[in-house]
Amino acid sequence: MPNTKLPAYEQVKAFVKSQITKGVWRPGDAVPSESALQQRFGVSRMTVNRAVKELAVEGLVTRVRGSGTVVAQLHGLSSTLAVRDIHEEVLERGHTHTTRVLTVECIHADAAMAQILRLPVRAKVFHTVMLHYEDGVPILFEDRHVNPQAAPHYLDVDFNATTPTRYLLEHAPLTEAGYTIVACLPNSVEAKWLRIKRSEPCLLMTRRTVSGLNVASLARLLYPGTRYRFSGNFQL
Amino acid sequence: MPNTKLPAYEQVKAFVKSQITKGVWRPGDAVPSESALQQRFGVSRMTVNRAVKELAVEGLVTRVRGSGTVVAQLHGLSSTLAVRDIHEEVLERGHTHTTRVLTVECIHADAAMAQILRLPVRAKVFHTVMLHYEDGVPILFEDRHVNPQAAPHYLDVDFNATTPTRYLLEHAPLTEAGYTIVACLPNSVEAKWLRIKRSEPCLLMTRRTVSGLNVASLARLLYPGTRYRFSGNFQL
DNA sequence: ATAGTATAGTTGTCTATACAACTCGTATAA
DNA sequence: TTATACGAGTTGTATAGACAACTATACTAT
Repeated sequence: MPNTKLPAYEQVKAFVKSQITKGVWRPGDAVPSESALQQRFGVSRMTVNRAVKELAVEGLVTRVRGSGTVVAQLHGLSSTLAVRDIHEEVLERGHTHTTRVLTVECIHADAAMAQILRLPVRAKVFHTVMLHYEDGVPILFEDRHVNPQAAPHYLDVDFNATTPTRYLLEHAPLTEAGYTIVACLPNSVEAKWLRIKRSEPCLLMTRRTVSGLNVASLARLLYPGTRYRFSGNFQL
Repeated sequence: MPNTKLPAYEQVKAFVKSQITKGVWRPGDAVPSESALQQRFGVSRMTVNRAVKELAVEGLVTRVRGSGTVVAQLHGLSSTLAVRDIHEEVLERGHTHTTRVLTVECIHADAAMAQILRLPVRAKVFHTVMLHYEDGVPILFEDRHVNPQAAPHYLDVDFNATTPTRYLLEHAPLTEAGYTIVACLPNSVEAKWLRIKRSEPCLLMTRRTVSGLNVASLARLLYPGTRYRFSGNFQL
């Protein structure tokens, strides 16, 4: 029991939300104005304003100054896809997480990599390749390029003690990130390390992180299709 | 230029945010109390409260009543993956969207489907299979089961005029949804309709939508890996 | 030393009021 | 008919004040 005594603004939110989810107010319908709700619940306008404003943030209603509030068109719904440190993720499943570092080096950027990291061509770039295991089974082939300006001591890190994702999150304050997910087949090297056939489809997530003015890193994360899935859900 | 005159609460937000993204205040550090920020900016406490509260909603800070506000641990970051009607999506790219309906039928649910849709075994279930084309090229094989209780007239819909996703969003108020994304290979039927080889990897999104007390539909959406990708980004 | 008690500081909620900014329909003037 | 002006209604922002709920610390009595 939630204390049986919700704050006033939560009661207003719950009322509006129920009218929408029950289908009484349909997309495009007008929601009562703040002054109407104020009288109905006997609370101040600021309280009603808070309630409806939060519903707008959640995407349930659309507000237009001067015009009014309407139930939002649910033409799309967005769900959250968590982008997390694989170490914590595996531990949460109650399994053990181990890694195997394949490559730690400093290379010169080719044209494509230089452009992505916003560096001059042939600039120095850190490069690591490693495998992640869940209970001894390989689940992720990680190929990562890191901008030295964003994490100068990246190559000194002991990747048996911490993951690249975690180290970068802690040492390069994150300001922006983007990713794409595609389906593909592994090349022979990747297939060998992941212990799968070359014909087994994989999920490839390419993730780019930005820290301040620097593009901090570009990660290529390859997951065997049979051992990994992305999932998410949406409520309300 | 954003009018050069931001609201007061936005200025407070911008200040706190910049201290965090610049790394001046690091995760775990205390953020000045509301009264301190109030004096620094010469605004009322409610205004500061709004600013910091919104930052808490955005996940940048953590607030504890009685104790104070600290910079949040950015142990993970979540991005939004848009789940949208494919018709609008294709149009937004400036392309044409067409469909081809392969199957429209009413069947009896087997044990697995009955459990997913929370119906008795052998209950009637609507079943549609269709292809979506972008500029004439097949990009999506859609296999969908619909709960008749949630959308009794689903079989009467003209799917050349509207998509199943749109129809269901409009006729079964959405309260919950979940999805998973995996990589897989198409079977022979799917490969034929999508005009791809059986060895070409695909993205398979399985989406389940809930409307009120009913599980409204279970969709199996198969995208050719070379013609489709999921992407998203995160800022701040 | 330990347990309980006061106290200062912090965030959460709520009120009553005010003005600004905007929309939209209606009335008025050209 | 067309354009302009006005006004009622709505949301956005901001203030000053108040009390409640909670935390952490210092102090006190046992």
